[in-house]
Amino acid sequence: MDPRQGLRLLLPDRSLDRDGPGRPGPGPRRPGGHLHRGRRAAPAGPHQSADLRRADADLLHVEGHDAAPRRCRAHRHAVGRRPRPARSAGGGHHPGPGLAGQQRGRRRGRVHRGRRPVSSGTLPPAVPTAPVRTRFCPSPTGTVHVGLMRTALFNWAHARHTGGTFVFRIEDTDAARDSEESYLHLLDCLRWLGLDWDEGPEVGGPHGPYRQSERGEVYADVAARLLAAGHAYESFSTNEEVDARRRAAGQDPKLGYDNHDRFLTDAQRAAFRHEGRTPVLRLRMPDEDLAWTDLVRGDVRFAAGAVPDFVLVRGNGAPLYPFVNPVDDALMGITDVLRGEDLLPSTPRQLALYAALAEIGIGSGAPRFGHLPLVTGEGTKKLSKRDPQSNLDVYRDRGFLPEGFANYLALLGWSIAEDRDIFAMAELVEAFDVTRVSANPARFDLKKAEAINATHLRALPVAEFTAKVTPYLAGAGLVSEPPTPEQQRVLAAIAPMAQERMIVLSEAVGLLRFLFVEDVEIEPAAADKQLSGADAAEVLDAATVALGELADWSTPAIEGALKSALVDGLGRKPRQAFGPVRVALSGRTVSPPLYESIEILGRERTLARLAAARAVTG
RNA sequence: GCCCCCAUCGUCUAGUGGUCCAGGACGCCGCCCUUUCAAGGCGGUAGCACGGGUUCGAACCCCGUUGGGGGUACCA
Repeated sequence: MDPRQGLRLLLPDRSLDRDGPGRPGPGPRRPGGHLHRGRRAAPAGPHQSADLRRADADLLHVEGHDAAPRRCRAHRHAVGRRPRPARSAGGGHHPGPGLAGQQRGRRRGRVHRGRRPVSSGTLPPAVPTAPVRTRFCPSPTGTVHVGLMRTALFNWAHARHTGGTFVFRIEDTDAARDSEESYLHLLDCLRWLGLDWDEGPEVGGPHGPYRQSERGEVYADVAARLLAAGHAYESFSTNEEVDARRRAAGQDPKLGYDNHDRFLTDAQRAAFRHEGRTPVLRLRMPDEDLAWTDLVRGDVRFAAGAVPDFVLVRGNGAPLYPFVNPVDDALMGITDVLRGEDLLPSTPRQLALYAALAEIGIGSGAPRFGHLPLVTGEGTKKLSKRDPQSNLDVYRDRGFLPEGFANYLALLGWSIAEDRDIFAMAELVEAFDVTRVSANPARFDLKKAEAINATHLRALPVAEFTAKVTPYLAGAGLVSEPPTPEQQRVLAAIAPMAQERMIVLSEAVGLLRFLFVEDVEIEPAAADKQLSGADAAEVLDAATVALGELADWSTPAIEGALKSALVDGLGRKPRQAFGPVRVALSGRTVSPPLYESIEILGRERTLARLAAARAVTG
């Protein structure tokens, strides 16, 4: 391993210089990383001694718990977190290597003191190394869930913050539900949010392919080796049989599979086959507690025997998620798994699998886990994929800014500081610390998301705002693409005023339509409110006269003329004076500032609309 | 049922034994500004689930209760 690698980690994270908001660059490249990767390279040829592997694993897990620049903070956590001893009894241990400190009952993982020394003569000094490798591994089924993107964002931020690597992998093992369209959409969404990946689809990398549908041989090979090594076994029981056995034993059938087929004889297996049965492959769960120190939850423990042997491969040979996910993580050298809390109960199974894999020479044991809080909807329940509010497209289409939406997403379980919640992607990267992620479920609050986005929208340079708004106007047929010089002029004039009264980009269509059409359509409600009655007619007539005579068509002159005609001349309160005019010109009760709008609109259209509105008043 | 996770304003959170009669943000309410709507400024409303314990001292540590949630597939 390259000693410079350790040095690198002591230096400030350079990625910030390059990763401006919204345009993050590729992750930092470390010369040492390749070396490291190379040694743990797939497909798991046991071309290194078990000792070396084990030592490597220790290094990964003991030293990898933190990167040097964050030592102080991590230390603070280590001392400060409330101790939380495991709930269940039993002295079991972690199946994989790297459990130093696990029994110490620290909350928030990071245990640095009292680490056991790395005792290997063949490895470099014990400088914190093992660069973080996180991954995002969605399955391309249907819409993209905002909670899913929060998970992606946190994995990305964790990798970027630590100068690690962000891997993108597609878990398309369910042919019935996956689609190419969803796959492409996923890539698009990730890019839209500003999350770039260092390895994965369309980017490549040393551990490819990154789509599980293309990795069938890998899984078949691993499954065969697990079977040969005795970690997995063929199971012929049907659900009905398991059920019946549970009932016969006076147990709740909901307990699930009973490990009945663990020790079938060759003859029994042959007999089942003869019946025409095809076996599933199950992992033999260890007879020990399964525990880990969760990056966001502290110690979590499942009692031995609580988790039955689970299915790795279907009867038809198709590998299942609980199998392929850890296999790929191991093969791809993933060090940190940040995922939703809904997956927490499956962690013991994964732990057992990682251990079995390590024993047959694949990977180096379990990664660190951090289980992120669930994102809930209106009530207290997990935001359903069926709920329209969960669909990222809804927010994209409405014209949320990527940086605004990412900002809000980051707030779902994390906070940057005590008195601040507006920040850019680069600031998120700089400050993100996964151990400071909250364990509480987080409600998706549209109002707050909008408020955050509005702040980002207002902060945009006007030119950028204009450029972002233009496609929405073009999409509504209000301007051509690109806008004509005249449209450009109008846009430039109105943009600053539009910018500060919008929440999302799509609102520009309704707000600015009146400036880009010949005749305005007056909203019925607006007409009811402002154009009914003789008063409105009087106001419109006076405005028509005042503006018709106006020599200098400028905002100040328009203001002067209107005020003297309506407020002074008619004695109207400003509210009553300008309401009908506003509706006549914009068709709505809400518009950009009136005088400026009139100037932009021009004399001809202004007078025509006053006349049209006058006709409506009757 | 069983296993696991969680518990501070309506919502998201800060809080790591004294500096907290608990801070920020969104929302809501009021005022100012004002040609509408916003924006902006100022102010206000509202919370440590409960019971024990440890301690000189508990939002914070421990135990329990209650409540909420997740999981419990040959889905992912």
